[in-house]
This record gives sequence, structure tokens and C-alpha cells, in this order.
Amino acid sequence: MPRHGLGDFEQLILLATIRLGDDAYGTAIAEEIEARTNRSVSQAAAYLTLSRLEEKGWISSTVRSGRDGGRARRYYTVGDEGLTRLRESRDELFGMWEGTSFERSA
Amino acid sequence: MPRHGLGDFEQLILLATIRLGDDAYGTAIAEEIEARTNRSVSQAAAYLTLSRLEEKGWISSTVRSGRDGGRARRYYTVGDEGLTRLRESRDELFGMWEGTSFERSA
DNA sequence: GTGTTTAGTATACAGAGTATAGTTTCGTGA
DNA sequence: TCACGAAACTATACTCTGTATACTAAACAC
Repeated sequence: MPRHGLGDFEQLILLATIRLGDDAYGTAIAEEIEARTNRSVSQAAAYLTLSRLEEKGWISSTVRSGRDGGRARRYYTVGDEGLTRLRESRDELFGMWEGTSFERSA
Repeated sequence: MPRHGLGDFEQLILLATIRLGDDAYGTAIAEEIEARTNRSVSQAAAYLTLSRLEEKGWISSTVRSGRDGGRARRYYTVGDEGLTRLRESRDELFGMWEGTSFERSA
């Protein structure tokens, strides 16, 4: 039973990865989501979701040494598959939100 | 391990219920989602999610006889808890989407 | 009262979300 | 030079959500 699209957390992970661009590694991704959503995100949750997404081929990663020393980091990039899924999720969600009186603002 | 917020499908179900207003019963909710998202939704998926949401107290339901005859239907209404969860999900998602170059359009 | 349609239920299982705990790698300073 | 701490990442376990298949119930038409 393959799933239809993205889970809600997967979506946040992909968006955070895109946002961070060249600096998207595990801990930073978790912090980006925390910062923008006021929701606490454990590192483990982020890492586990990242590796599941990588297994599916929606993102890819490479290890690069930290520039300022420190332990090497695994940096992530969202691939074409991931971008496609994101667009689908966006269309579904925005289509349902539109015109609900919830659509914007607080 | 209670969950943080709404799953993606739960969100669609709540939004469809709000959209349909006075005419929100199981089959119609499934069809509303199909119509607005180009995604196929089985009735069973909709009913199961509706009853789970009701168990949590985020929506409520009453049975009313169909006006045009036919089998009686169970109509759903989103309660305060549900509305609150929806707002939270909206804020999280829109906050992450904003400014990603994915934000709008096709 | 059989057949058809619409509405809803039961069950089972895979997949996504979360928590707790642990390991590895590097820098620092005694 | 090695103990310590911090940052980055891993392992595992478990629950909640998502999905599919199959089934039951009520009303209508004939």
C-alpha cells in the first residue's frame, strides 16, 4: 500500500531543506522548523525522516567537512521527485484551503 | 505518544467538512476532496478518519433523514478543538511555504 | 421480494510520527 | 595526551494515520 503523497512532517522537512539551501544538514533543518513553526522538533525525528526520504529517492545527501572545523556534516538536497511531490501537496492543500475563511491571517 | 497536530488527510477531511457546511456527510466529504484535489478517496478512508476525529472530540455528528428520501445520513460539524487544530496547521504550513518560490501558482 | 443504488461498517496492515537512549567525532584545556 | 564536553548523527521501539478489501444496512423501483 504505497502512500499517496507526503506526510505533513515530510513536507516540513523538505521545505526546510529548500529554505536552507547550501546549509541544509540535520540539526539545522530541525532548528529551522522549530524557528518557523513554534513547534518542537527532536533531532531524531528529523534524521529519521530525512533517511526515509532518501531511501525513496526524493532527496540526496553528501558528507562535507564542517568549514569551521567540528564534526563532518551530511548535507541534503531535494531532488526532482521531491520537488514534484511538494508541488502536488501544495496544490492539494491550497486548493482545499482556498475560500474557507481560514485561508489567511490569524 | 500523542501526536503533535493534524495528519495531512485529517486536515483535508476537516476542510471538506467545513466547505460543505450543512451538507457534510461521509460520501459527500469524500467526493469534495476528490473534486478539489484530483486525488481518489475511498469512502472507507473518509469514514474511518471521521470516526477517529470524532473520538478525539474534534468533530461531532448527528444522524438526519435524507430530505429526498433515501437512507439516513450522518452529518458532521467541526468543533472548536478541530478549528483550533486547523488554524495551527495552517500557520505551520503557510509559515514554511512562504517565500520558497513554491508559494503560489503552478 | 429480488435487484440496484447510496450510505456506512469491519478488519487488517503498511507507513509516518515521536520518544528515549546511545554513539561518534571533534575541539579544548589541564 | 587524554579526559571532558558539545555538536552531529544513529538505533530502536512503539503508536497513530493512511489505505485497501471486503462486507452490511436502508431505501427505492420494478
